[in-house]
Amino acid sequence: MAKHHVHTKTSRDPECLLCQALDRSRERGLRMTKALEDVLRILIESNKPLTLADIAESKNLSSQADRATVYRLLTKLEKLGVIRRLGLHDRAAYYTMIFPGEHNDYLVCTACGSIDRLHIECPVGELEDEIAKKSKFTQLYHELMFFGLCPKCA
Amino acid sequence: MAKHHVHTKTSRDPECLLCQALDRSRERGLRMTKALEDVLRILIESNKPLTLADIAESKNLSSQADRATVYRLLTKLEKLGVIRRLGLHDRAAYYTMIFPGEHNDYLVCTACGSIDRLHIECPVGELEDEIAKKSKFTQLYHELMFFGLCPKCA
DNA sequence: CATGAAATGCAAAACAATTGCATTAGGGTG
DNA sequence: CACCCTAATGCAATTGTTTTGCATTTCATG
Repeated sequence: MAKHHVHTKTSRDPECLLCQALDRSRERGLRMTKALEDVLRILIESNKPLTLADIAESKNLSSQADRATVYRLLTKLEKLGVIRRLGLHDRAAYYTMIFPGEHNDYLVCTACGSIDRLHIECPVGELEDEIAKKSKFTQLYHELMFFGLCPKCA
Repeated sequence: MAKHHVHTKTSRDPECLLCQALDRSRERGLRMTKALEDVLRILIESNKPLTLADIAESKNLSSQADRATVYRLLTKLEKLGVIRRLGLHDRAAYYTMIFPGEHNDYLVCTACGSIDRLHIECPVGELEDEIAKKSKFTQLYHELMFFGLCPKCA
């Protein structure tokens, strides 16, 4: 997704992840702004969860967006279910796209902080249903994180 | 563990979790101080992970320990592998005892922040071995967290 | 019980998240 | 296309924790 078609209200490629995300955002009441497009694009292009600082300082912001703006967008997008906020190992919150039907687990180095998405079959799905029933919790989801020392840091 | 025997260098009950934790701490070079005993006792008696603030402001501190002191103790204990720091859903870090041979998963309400330990058979153990091999990570462990809305907040 | 290292308390600094407010800019309407 | 209302934005200030510096106290050991 290096070079990319223009995203206006009327220009939509159903195959384009950014278009999908923009549509989902608009359906839920967000306006189509430059900053929104930037934030979504950055999250889509990233192969790992990003912090607020990562995004606000990204070179991929077409026009520099203020931290507060990015913060408010991330907050809204999370509430709307477009992105997810993860609590990892350090103090900062990490954000990642929710791609419909996709679930991700992560491998984090506790020394250098590197984050990798794991491409595994997550065995927690059934358990989740069971827990939902027992606990009466709704809107249940889970995070599975593996922590350890990566080869470089060992 | 309401009332409790005195914990000195020479008074040890092998059944007592606090004694065990103190021993583990001493073996790893920590001095036996009032604050250390307090922090360990509070963590042992808690049935859920606690924040720095929870501990520093706990009524169970025999003598008020400074935040910085508690912070440094928690940091050391984590490095020494006596306690574990969890990244949950809000900004603060949560700490919990590591009881040898025990593994815990958590159920967190994203609205009110309540945290419950889950007493389930965690299906991730085998997966962990597999990931350790593939990734070459060492000292691997995992956190499995379920998030959702509790019945009160739904 | 003297001594050196570790631990502590207090205050300040560092950091990331969050909010208030005045201004700007989508986007729906006439 | 001009207009209006409201959402979005930028900037600055606030909050809520975590983290560090330093002088003092306390532990553990010989």
